[in-house]
Amino acid sequence: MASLHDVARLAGVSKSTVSRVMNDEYGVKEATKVKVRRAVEQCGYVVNQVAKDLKSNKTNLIGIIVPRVTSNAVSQGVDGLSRVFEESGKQVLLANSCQQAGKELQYLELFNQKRVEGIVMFATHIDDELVKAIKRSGAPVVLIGQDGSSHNIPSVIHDDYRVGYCAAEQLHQAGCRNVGFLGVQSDDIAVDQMRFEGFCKALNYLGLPVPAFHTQGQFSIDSGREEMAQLLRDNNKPDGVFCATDRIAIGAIQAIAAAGLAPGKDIKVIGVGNDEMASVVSPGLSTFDYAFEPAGSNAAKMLLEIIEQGRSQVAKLVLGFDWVQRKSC
Amino acid sequence: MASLHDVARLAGVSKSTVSRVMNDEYGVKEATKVKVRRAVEQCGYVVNQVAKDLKSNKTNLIGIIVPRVTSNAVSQGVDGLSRVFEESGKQVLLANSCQQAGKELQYLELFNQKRVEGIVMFATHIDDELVKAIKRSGAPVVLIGQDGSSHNIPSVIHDDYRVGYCAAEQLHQAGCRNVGFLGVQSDDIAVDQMRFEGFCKALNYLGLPVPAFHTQGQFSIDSGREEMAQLLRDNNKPDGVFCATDRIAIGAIQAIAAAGLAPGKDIKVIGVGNDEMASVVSPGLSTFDYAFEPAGSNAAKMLLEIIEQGRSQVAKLVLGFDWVQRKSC
DNA sequence: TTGAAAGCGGTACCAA
DNA sequence: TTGGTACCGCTTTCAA
Repeated sequence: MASLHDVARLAGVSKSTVSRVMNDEYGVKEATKVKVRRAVEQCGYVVNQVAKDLKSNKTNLIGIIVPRVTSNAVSQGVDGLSRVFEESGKQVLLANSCQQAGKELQYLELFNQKRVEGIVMFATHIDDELVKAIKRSGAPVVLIGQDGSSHNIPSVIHDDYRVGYCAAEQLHQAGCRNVGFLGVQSDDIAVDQMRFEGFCKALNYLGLPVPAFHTQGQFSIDSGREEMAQLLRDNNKPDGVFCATDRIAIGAIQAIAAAGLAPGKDIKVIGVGNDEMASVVSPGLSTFDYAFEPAGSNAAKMLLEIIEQGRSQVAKLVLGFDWVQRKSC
Repeated sequence: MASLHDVARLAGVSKSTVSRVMNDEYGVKEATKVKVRRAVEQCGYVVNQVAKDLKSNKTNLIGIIVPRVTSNAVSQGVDGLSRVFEESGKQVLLANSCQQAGKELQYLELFNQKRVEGIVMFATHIDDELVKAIKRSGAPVVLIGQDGSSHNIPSVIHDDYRVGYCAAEQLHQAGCRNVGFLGVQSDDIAVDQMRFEGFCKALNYLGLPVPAFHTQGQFSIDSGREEMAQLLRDNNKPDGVFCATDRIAIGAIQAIAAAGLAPGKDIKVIGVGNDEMASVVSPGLSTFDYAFEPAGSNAAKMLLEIIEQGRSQVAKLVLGFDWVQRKSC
């Protein structure tokens, strides 16, 4: 591939002159410009950004780490992120950890070697190792989905505690008196712990008994269906179920219907996220609309501020949600 | 940020020696290694991959261009791509054109400046400008979703013609005699043209009349619903509808139900893709299961082959599909 | 208006 | 076993 040097030789000028022409710098004779441009055309010269990056010590690169792309939260978040970054002329390096723990740490390291200017991480959990790796990172890190602000890591999260609280209120208002929670693995603070805590708090406040159950499944329809079916088999018959995600809730609805009961009548169901599927399932799933795309764009803005100003005004951004009432509750 | 030079000074050795230690090269005294490692630790040295890339003239970078991430085809495809690339030690630069035509061309150029080793592009259409830009690209390009093989661009596509053909057969077999197609904009060869052509071909072969309609909407539930509602209002009452995508089909089902008709009985509906929503909607949507994730992983493998061998054995990979029968047809 | 040369942070060859 | 040096492709003084 042709370099500045090749172009210079072809045009019969020096590298410096070619560089000046390429960068539209002031002070090059028109005739020289023409010669250079012709030479560029002739050998199909494309500027080598790697060399420029090295020289300028600036890459315009942002690293993004995701557990997978096929999830509403992630894909909408990435759309939000990439829009903002590309508006500011940043390019995006994407790393997919495929949910393998430890991979994130490797990518953090790789990104630093590539001299990214900042990193956005969709976190599924936080542990000491991860916190240490983030502290060690030369490039600033912003977290999406889990709260790292107590470790002084800027984070964009959803109001998971309050969503749990509201879910309990909605179930109570719908007449439920015996409710439970279909959660996920307990090291997911945001999706399992916070939502459950808020849920329990509200129940307590409303004078309802503690949750009849708190299962720990996967993030899938199948998992929700199995968990719910198992509960019904165990004759643990609630009149309301709060599910950590919409997918789980849809599985629950299927299991309830399969057991000959009426979801939304015999057993109320509430999810979280407002996945497009929630509007399509029958009965329509009552859920909380989460701002996934804004989570991405806000995280991007925070990161840009940190990169440009050295620090961010906001240490933690908590996004609200909206109650979306349908037939399931 | 510390460089080799800093480490060398701190350890009291030369840059060459530090480089040797960092790369585990043979022939460094143990004591020296220890000194160097301590110095590395002390100043938190992280290798500068930009400099390495420049020197070695190799970036291990792959560019990916998508119209958006929030789509089943894209998000699953990206998951497939990134898995394969990361197994081969490649990193992924992601560019989101946000469906703005022309953006793809810019990214093609940017990627070449960044010296990516190859590019995967999720194409929504193909025109001369795009073909020219791809030809001009120094890095090899593989297309996903549209057939560029007639321009000698390696492509991974789905069997869109045959899916249209099969859809007609299924509708015919279900007893339909007056059918139509809910498509998308006509410059989308794969999703609109090919599927429609196959559809027409089969109708002709089966001795059915030509399609009663061929609308051109968007890739969304809302669009499908509106198109279908309009058709019903126009008293254009078919007994079967083939939809270019599952989302459109779900919209159609909603419109049919809203008109007081029974989707799957009065009017059969078929989609394409096997979106998770298809299993959730009521009645269940009969559709064709498309291999989106394999599209990504196969495109990645093709690109790697081109990068490593200089050329690919396969010029075009056509992925099959499976009929998924549910209640809507 | 143009060119020569140094330097960004590495690697690799040759000499010591 | 180690150090000196040239070079990857570009930018940026400084001098001509």
